[in-house]
Amino acid sequence: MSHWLIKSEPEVFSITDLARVRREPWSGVRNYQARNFMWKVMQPDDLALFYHSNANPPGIVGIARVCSQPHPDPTQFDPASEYFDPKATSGHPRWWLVDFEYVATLPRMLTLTELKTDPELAAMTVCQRGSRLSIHPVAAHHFARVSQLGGWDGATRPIPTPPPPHTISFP
DNA sequence: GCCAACGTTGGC
DNA sequence: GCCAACGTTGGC
Repeated sequence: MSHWLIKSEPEVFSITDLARVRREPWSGVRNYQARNFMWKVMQPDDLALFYHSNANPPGIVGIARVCSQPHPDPTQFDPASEYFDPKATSGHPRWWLVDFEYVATLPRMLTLTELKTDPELAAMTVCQRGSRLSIHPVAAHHFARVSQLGGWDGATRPIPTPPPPHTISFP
């Protein structure tokens, strides 16, 4: 299994939005490197760190999971979309995406400042100066450390809390 | 195929 | 809002 980091501007689509909709086609990516990761490298069940960019503060806020095979980004065919691409055809799509599903919100968000401060995490791509790639691989040991520092126990589905036994008290 | 101009990303 | 870094475009 591979690990990834995916960026999103929270004012556009946040971890809270993903938690609500549960599953989201990662549309609008218009960078070939990022596209290639979704198109040819990602596998279902791969886990991703969800990063809030252009945020205050920026940082890693949650965990998502790849939950589909690659498929064409529908926004490329939609003239009304800001992501419309006149050079794309249904016979030859240019932009591919995968769907991500919500896994967890980190109990403790890790700000970019904290990532850069941590001696191990400072080597992450997202910490490097000028790093702009919105989807990129993450080393397994970085993923593990982020999970640990963020307080995520690694459970890939929330444990349902059973309702308390209903007791009727008689006065 | 080079590279200058331009556009975008994203931290600060 | 500024600006550094990077990606894309298009003239030649």
